[in-house]
Amino acid sequence: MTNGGCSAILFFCHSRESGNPDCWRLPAMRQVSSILFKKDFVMLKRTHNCAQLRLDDAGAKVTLAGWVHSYRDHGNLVFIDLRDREGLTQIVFNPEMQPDVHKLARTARCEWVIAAEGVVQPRSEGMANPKLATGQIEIAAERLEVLNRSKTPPFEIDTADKTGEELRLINRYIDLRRPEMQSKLRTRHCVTTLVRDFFDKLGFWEIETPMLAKSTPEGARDFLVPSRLSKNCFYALPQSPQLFKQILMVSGVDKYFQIVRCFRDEDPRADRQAEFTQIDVEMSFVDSNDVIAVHSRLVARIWKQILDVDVPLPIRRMTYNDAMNDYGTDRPDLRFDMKLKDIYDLAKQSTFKVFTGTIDNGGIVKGLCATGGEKYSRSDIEKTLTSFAGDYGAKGLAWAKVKSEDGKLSLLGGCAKFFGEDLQQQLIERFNAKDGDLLLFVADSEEAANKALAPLRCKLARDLELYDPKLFEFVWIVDFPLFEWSQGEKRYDPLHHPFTSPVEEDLGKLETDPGNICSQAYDIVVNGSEIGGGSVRIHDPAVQQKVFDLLNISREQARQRFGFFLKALEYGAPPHGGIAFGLDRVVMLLTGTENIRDVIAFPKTQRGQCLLTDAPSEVDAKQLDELNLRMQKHSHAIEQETDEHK
RNA sequence: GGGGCCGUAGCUCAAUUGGUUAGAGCGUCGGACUGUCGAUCCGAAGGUUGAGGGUUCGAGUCCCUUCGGCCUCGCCA
Repeated sequence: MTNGGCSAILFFCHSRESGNPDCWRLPAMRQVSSILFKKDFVMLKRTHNCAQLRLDDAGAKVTLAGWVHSYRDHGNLVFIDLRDREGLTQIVFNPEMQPDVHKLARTARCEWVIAAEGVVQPRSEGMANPKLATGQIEIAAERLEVLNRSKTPPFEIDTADKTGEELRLINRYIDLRRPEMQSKLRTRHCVTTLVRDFFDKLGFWEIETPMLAKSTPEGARDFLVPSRLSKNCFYALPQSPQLFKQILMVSGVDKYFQIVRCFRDEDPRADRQAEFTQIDVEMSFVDSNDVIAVHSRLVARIWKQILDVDVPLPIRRMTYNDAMNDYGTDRPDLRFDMKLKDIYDLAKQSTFKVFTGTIDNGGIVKGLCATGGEKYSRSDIEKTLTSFAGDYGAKGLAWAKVKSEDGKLSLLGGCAKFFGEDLQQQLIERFNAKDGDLLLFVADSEEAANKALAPLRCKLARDLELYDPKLFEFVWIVDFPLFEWSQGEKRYDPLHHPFTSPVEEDLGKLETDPGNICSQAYDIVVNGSEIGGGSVRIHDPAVQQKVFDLLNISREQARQRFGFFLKALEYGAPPHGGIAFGLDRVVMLLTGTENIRDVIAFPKTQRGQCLLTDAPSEVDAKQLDELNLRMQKHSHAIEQETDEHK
């Protein structure tokens, strides 16, 4: 069938079925189409993309296909900027050359899909467009084919960066046409391709692990999938392939990787989706240095190839304790200094009851020196900054400004009056404070003080522009504790996960001093964002059993949940370790976006909905029946029902 | 589960202490135009102010409920 006939049929169906007035508004188009459809057009085959042609191509006959990005109709000349994923090329339609083609071009509208054949011609003096890679040339159209028309898009492609995200998600196919979004999709593709190549060259095998997996109630909430064949039983979607990849090591796979979807049914955030992708890796016969070395190279390769940024190797390391003491977090942003300082000893001597009272109750006083923080007014500090710290649990924020008087630094305002001359000088010295700085303190438990000061430090640095936002500062955080004591649950919790190995010299402490065991875990952090983490695993079933004991997982529970895994360890498990990177976060950093939805083609909202497809949705009673499931009445409905009974 | 911000034309926004017929730019549609590239010029259409209720002579504006989006605390081994 000729394309003309095909287009005509599509046109007809479209108009009839939609009933939308938009479809009936184009008498000119119909008239012209019917003329052209009489000609026996075959579909024009694309010869180049829309970013390819240059002055050197002048004189060539080419065919381009794509979307009408914009059109400029001068009555005589018509210009169409044709867009595909590679770029834009201007096509010019001249009525003196091909009257019919020109006439058809006048009917084209934004986002129509067209193919045009013509001759590449240089643009004459002063008419080149320096904003376009192809701006030196244009296509003088000789043939034009409308491959498909488009309704007026719900938002303009050019200004979509200002359009509400909700609308962009509903019409994701339009949104993804935008060059910004295509560039992010491309970057993501480049990263995954590079990762596969990197691991392949090193002898890693990519192996898929099940999506329908066993639920393990530890950690995040599982997404559950009811089983039809096993009534009343459920699969869980994997939170990570952790145990499978370890079992692959027992299987002798030696080096495994996978770019794998993971699921955690927790509330999303700007940098978190319930469904996300990991670069998952496991290696046999390695120690933590081996894993760190390989993945330092991977990270350096990615940053070099995608951004042309050199990551100097080796990437520096920092112990967990140093990170917590100096930055209040295990994922410090090292683009700026501004370390936190404990001022317990000085605060104790002050006359400030908030400080001395906290210390008497076993707390600490910790603070930081905001370089150039004098630009914050008293009200900024006591309202904005204090409420910011309050969001992270701080009960208050004490402050003092650093001022130079007669060449001598002293503290002014806020809590300065509670510190004598000598104490003030010691404070200034401890923070190495300068004229115009602002000291901020939190008095609380060490944990609470860190929790508030760490985000405050980042906010201040951002506000005060203390770093180059284009910079990347990588760091490996090492020497994590194996456990942390959970006050609420009155038991030890694994800081990483329960399969992380202690350092060998601390094995004895499993019996005597579990709180002070150092693990063989490592996290890689960039600019305050944790992009990956892993550990050397326990490969001795006896040690693994001991860890379960300490985590208050009974033998019976351990057998039920992890029995298959403990059994595997008994059949010759090699020493092994691995890591997982958050692909989404890596791509966020590479593309400079703060929004994880921007690096996922079809993301979900904060309520876990896909606005494009409207998932999740209700299902048929029959489907539930087959799964042996019944809906519970919503509390809402129950209340209403009771009301009606009254 | 808690806190905050937001919802007005297809899009982005405006609308004085609650006061006439809810405006503008872009887009759309029609017309004009020989080189534009955010084309230009002329004209037109386009609104259940997210939804529901209340207060009031009068509600986009105030109150309550609800729906949706974003940010965030908790949560995320």
